[in-house]
Amino acid sequence: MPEGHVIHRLAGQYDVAFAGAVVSVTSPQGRFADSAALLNGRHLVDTDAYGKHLFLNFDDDRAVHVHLGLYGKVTFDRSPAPEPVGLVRMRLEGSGRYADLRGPAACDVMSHEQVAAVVDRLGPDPIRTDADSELAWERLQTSRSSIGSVLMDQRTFAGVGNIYRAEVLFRARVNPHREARAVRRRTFDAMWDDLVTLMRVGVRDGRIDTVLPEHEPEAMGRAPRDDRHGGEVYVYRREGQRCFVCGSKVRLEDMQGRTLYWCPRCQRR
DNA sequence: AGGGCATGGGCAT
DNA sequence: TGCCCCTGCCCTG
Repeated sequence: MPEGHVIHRLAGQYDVAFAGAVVSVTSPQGRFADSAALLNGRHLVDTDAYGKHLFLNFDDDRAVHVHLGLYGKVTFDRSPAPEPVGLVRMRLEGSGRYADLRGPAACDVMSHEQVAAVVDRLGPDPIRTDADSELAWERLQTSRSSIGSVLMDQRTFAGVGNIYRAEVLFRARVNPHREARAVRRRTFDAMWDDLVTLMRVGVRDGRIDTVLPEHEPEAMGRAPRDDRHGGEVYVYRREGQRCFVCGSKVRLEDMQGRTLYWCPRCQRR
């Protein structure tokens, strides 16, 4: 489930497990072998998360930059680490624990200057306390795209993915096709505040929950769902099912190559 | 066994 | 706007 909340959670887990420790770094799969050899036995100082990018900061101006993409996963467990199962790109081990990274879109070593360049390309991240939402608002003003597209643009909202995009639009009752620059300030503020709340809850719980108490399964006489992404949501992957609020059928469509879910009645133009 | 699909994004065109 | 990459799971046959 790699939207921003997962990355921030991982940063915390890597930090708890390894910060301040000397760690062994290996690449059982081999694709990160040269870099692993470079870092092996060094000190992991701390970690950072910005949008969907994770940084493991080692001493001597070296950081591991990880982007999970669609499939990347990390598992943590106590040492001793067993023989790697599947394709493990990077294994860290130290302080009685190990962490295996599988399937990332990116895993490479960077200088802090290179890290800064990556971060510079990102918009404000609602999970970070140093985020400046004004920068996202300014981007909306100069955009020619729909609000549905802009919410997925990492230069505008870092860390927002397809689930938070769909859910925050639904909760604000905003039609995904509305021009981004036509969104009112009050509506933008409400969506930003909602992202801050929802994504931080996501970091805390390790899942995405967006449904208000009055619409929860128990309140509605429905059975709780157990979907692949873990949480309870209004529209994401609920195409063809009834909207919890108005009873209309949730719609699915392709928006610039990504699947968009929305309620045509609650989110009228 | 094999195809399609997924919470993402970089690159060529 | 497509095409491609990362991997695993679920569906079909």
